Amino acid sequence: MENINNLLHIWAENAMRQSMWAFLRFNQERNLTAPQVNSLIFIGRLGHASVNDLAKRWGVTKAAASQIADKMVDQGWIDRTENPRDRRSRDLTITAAGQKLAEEAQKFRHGWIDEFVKSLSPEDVNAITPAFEILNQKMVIYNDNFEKSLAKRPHTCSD
Amino acid sequence: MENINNLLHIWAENAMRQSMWAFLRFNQERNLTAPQVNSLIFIGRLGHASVNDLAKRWGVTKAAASQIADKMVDQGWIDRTENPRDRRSRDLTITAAGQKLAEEAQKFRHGWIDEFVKSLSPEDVNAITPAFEILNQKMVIYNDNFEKSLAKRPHTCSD
DNA sequence: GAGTATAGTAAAGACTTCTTAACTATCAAG
DNA sequence: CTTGATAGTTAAGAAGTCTTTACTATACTC
Repeated sequence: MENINNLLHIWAENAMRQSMWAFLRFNQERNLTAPQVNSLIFIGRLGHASVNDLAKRWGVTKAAASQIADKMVDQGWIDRTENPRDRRSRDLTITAAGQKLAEEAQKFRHGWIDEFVKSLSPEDVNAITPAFEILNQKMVIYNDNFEKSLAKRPHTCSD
Repeated sequence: MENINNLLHIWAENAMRQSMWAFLRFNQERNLTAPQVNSLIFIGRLGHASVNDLAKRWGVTKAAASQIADKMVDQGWIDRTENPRDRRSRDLTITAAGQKLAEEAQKFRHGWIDEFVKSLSPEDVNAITPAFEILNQKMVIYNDNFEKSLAKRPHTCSD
């Protein structure tokens, strides 16, 4: 029985190859860029975010984040409104069109899964399903902690 | 028992979020770009590739692929030699430095896995390990077929 | 209220990547 | 050997992202 770390690394490497390829292809076909799509999915997941949140998430300056937000507003994927609680801040929220695009992007990114599952036998599926029920449960927790630690972390950029 | 497709989509979404973040961070820290690192890993995996292979893989023109290769040669990650079997073609091979960088990139990309595994109980690990032994076996086959189909596929770019 | 920190924007410029178009060199087939 | 296809390069220019610098507006704190 092989080490679970190794197994997961191998799995992740192969899965990433598939998802990354699909991600690039999707962006290419729709004339999108990685920062735009990543930010859109980020905002969609959180519901709303500030320019500063974007900057922290991607490790860029606020100026860069502001410019990305510009593009996304121009294209109608997000709304930028004043935050009534702190009028220096902007509230970035996803539009219906943006939500649709984000969902399409994610579906496309992992479309290979549906193809891959076809190559599994019913016995394989039975053996694998419980494992992912456990994994996903733990993963959701892990991811939440990750997001929280990112949000708290001091901003390394000069601005 | 939930549908395996759903479970895998959820897993992939969360895993991708982690790996993508690490990927971007790694590139940022080393002053690398996504096309460069992706191409490097691609060449490292195949052992060698032509400019045309790169172009087909990323869906760009040969001119673009040639320019990416330029950068990588400049930085010492790949060698570009004439292919003796077809002297129009160039053989792109990874250097020792390039190999090292590619391995570091991949390790960094999936570094979250080692942290995540710590959050699993020994019982979890026992339940999960056999599933990934099956999955990886199938995944390697799936991936090989994917690469082959990409290599064969007619080039959609004008050049 | 004055001084300081924070949120965001704007402008200028560097850098990558991509495309198109024009070109060279080589191969393959009649 | 000529004709046409293929592999790759070069140059020019467009677009996106990023940084730095300078700025405005708002909030916090003493």
